[in-house]
Amino acid sequence: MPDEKRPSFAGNITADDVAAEAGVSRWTVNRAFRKEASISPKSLEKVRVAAERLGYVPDLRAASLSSDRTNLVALLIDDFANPHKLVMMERLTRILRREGWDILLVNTLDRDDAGHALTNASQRRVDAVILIGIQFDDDVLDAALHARRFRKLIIFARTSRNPNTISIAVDDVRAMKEIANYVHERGYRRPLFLAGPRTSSAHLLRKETFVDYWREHFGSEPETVAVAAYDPALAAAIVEETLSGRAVSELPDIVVCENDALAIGATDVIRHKLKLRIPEDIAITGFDDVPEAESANYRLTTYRQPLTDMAEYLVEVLGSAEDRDFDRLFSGKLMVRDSA
Amino acid sequence: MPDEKRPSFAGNITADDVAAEAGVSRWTVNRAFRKEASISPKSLEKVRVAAERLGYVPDLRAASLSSDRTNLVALLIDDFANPHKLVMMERLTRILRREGWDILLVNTLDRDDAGHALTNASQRRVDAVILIGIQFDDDVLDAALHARRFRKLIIFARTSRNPNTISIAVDDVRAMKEIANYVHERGYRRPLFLAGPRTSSAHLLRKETFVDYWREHFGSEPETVAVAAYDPALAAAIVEETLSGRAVSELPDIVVCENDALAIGATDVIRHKLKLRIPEDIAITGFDDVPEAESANYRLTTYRQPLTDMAEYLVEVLGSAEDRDFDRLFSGKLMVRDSA
DNA sequence: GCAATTTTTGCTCACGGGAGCAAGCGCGTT
DNA sequence: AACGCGCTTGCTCCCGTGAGCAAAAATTGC
Repeated sequence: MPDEKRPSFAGNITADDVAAEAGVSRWTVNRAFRKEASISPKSLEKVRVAAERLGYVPDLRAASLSSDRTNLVALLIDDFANPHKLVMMERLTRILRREGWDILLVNTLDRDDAGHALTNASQRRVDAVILIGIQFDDDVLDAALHARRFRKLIIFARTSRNPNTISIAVDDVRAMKEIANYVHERGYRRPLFLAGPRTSSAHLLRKETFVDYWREHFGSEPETVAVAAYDPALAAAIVEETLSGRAVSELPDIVVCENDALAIGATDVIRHKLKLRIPEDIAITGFDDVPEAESANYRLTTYRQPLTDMAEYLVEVLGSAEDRDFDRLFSGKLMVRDSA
Repeated sequence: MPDEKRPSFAGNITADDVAAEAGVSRWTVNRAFRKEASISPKSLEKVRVAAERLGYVPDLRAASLSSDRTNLVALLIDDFANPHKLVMMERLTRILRREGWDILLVNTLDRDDAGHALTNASQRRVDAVILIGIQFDDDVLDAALHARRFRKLIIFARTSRNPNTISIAVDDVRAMKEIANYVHERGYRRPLFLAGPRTSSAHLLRKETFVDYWREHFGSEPETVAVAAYDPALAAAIVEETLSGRAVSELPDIVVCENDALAIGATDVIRHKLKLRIPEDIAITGFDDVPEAESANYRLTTYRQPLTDMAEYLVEVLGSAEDRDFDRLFSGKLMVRDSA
């Protein structure tokens, strides 16, 4: 039993224990685990050996209590039906962790729940809150900001007009103009715009931009339909309901989708329910460039958000102590594939 | 300026401030936020009003420091290319949060990183660690258990032979026997088993079960191929490499996939590269029942894991103070659709 | 070799709340 | 009116670390 002298649950090993083992003071032990602290090489080594033997790691709760920094950010998410969420989470968690940030993940069930989620995060004293959901409207944001519980409230991959909020997003207007222009130049003339749910804050300007473009260039209003969530299954149901039974001449020649989740649902229904070909009968465009978009099945023409750049800017913002306007728009890239 | 008397960042409002405002002692304020504490209705009301005015919420870091419970669990994940991960995360986060657990999300980059991820979690003094990744082999688990830093180490949706670990998973043997039996009875005779990466711990017994079944019933070894990750794109590449150029008589009549991620990749490549029909030319089965499996595009015959039941059992385990064997296997349901 | 620095170390106090104890209070009983 | 009981309340001590200061030790210059 080589482990006999070790306690059965090492969670309660403290710096004092290590100090006794190493023959130094408790504060020297703490310093050994703080990189900016000054400590002699041989104390450091003694502490390391003792800590290793006892299985000690510093308690970040206590550290944050006195330093007033938790190195923890809350990530509030909803809209789990959208496959792009998985990509965003992967990118954010990877880059945040690389830079030393831990993540508190909160699944925000609905609009009412958002307030609770924010309270929850504030009880953990997170250094910042990142919203990548859709159910955060102005009421919720105002409530959070009114309570002044967060140093930084960051809206990721979505713009916000709220001045106390930091928005890191792709330039929707520019991106959608590029898509609209592509659609135009490829000769499509009867577009259907498939939009997602409308939220009062955290706007996407995609639909407005596309409609404006079309009106400006053709003097006509394109048809638009809204889906209640970014869910391929819901999108499929709405598209089927909208298009089935129409004469060929009444069908759109392209479905411009607010994002890939909708585009995937639209593709499936057009192929398998309406029995039409893509892009020959109806073309499709998306937005986000989720992994599925590149698959042999979808070959979706879409717009890639520079998620890595955005996430890296995010950690830069998190690390900054200044109090300036951090809002920033990024440009992505139109990925032309076979669907349009 | 109605807010003038409020500080600009309310994170530092403490129970003392509320106590002064409410005219009670600090401990009465704390009690007002602890449900099992005894406090008179009128003190409670005074405290609530004062707390509301100041924007106070208790600091869980401090609370956990003295109570020795964080109400925080770490969720270690990798394998983000697998769409099933999104479903699991949604289910776990929703149910854990409903029961009062917060979640520390850690993206485990690779095998070497798993150790760091565990250390990280232990520094936050999480009450438990949940692994839903694939890159946790016995070395990593042994290291974590050896350090004895966690009260509970739970492997979710995957079995483990490690006795110090709690495994909450679907009964792979039973499930795969059901699939194999279905494949058999539907008359398929030339199966190709598409397997995922082999890990030393956190085993799936799917491939072994299928191979055993086939050997037992037909005396022959079915063909098997392994993919390095549960990634549809990788699966597509491997299937294409394996099957392209084969004579029709040499093609499998069904591809039995270890999970839906692989099945999706296989479907795409069979349809769009090999130009074959599903299920007429080659049938397909999956495992997990991801949302895509139900779409008009895939109509995938697959096995649904009872994720909600599993997650609810998980919170039961988390809440239990006993020290017994919590391992449990669940049974799911074969979802017969059009792909096989 | 000695004084002047510089680095290292130990210490006090603080972070914000929980456990548990003892005093205070209200109230019914004798 | 005195007593006993139970609920509230305030208090001391403690959780495990960081900031910042003063003492101690190591290093430098001459």
